[in-house]
Amino acid sequence: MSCKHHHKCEKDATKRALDLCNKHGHRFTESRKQVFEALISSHKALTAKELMLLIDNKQPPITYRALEFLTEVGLAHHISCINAYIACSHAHKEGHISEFLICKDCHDIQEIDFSDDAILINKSALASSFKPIETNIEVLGLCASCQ
Amino acid sequence: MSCKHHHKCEKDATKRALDLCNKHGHRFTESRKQVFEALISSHKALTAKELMLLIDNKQPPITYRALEFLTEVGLAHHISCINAYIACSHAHKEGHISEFLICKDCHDIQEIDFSDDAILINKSALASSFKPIETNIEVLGLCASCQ
DNA sequence: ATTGCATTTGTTACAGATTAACATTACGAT
DNA sequence: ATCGTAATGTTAATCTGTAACAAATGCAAT
Repeated sequence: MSCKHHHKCEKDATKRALDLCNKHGHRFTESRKQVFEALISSHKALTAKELMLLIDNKQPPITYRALEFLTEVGLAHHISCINAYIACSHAHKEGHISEFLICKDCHDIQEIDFSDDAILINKSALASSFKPIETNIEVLGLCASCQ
Repeated sequence: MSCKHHHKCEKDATKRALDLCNKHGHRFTESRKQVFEALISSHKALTAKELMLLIDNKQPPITYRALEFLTEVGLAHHISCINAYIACSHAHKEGHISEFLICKDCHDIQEIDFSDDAILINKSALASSFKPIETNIEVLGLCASCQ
């Protein structure tokens, strides 16, 4: 089920990343690639600090800039309840909403498509003329192996 | 609809806070009271820094400890996508899930009960034997008056 | 090729957010 | 009264994130 340790999916993801960047008219530069691949191959959420150690980067702006970029083009997600980042290896349609199951111990993440049920999330918003920009569903808990 | 600027609801909330603390065997001490009342009367989400200014507190641990406490006993919620806190003025049943509509400009918050739809949030979790501890649904956007 | 422009990076230093650690005090139950 | 726990006071450290600006890179149009 999971694609852990499958090098193939990492390679596909990198290919996809390249395409996405081109589409946005931006470059998939070395530092961005490093951060993205660190995220992809870790198969879990990493904090900025963990990333800096992994790519041996002592200058915070490099990592933070890469993360900002990856998040903007949709190659990574920010998991705010643990302040960490996770690679996104699949395309999202417009109006897509994800649900994240986040293991608070090992930071393993499952990303689940919630789009079909999004109407429930937004019904109250619409009723009060609130205009949603970004929806985050984060479920913090324990994964099967950490229980 | 809203209870903005209604002193009554603040007083009720404080009363409720006292009861809740007693139930947990803890005290509703001065610093906790200060932080809680600052949150209640602001009617929006406040960052730790904003709170420190409001209660004129130059020593971070005091505010952070109060916030941790209030969050634990259910008197406040942490809104992680803007890293701010909001008072919770109503009781939550076991297994309760809230949805927060968060104005990214004024930090006004609407808390909406999502419990009835919670089954949708958890169905995927159950399927993968993930054990949820805390569920956050945060919808960042613009409130009616900030649009 | 060379110029010109936007993007990206390198680097330093700073600012903001949160917690560790430990001494001290206050409270409540016996 | 005293004992144990809960809560506070205080200092300082650590963690997190960003401002600012100079340098370099890549791309496009001439």
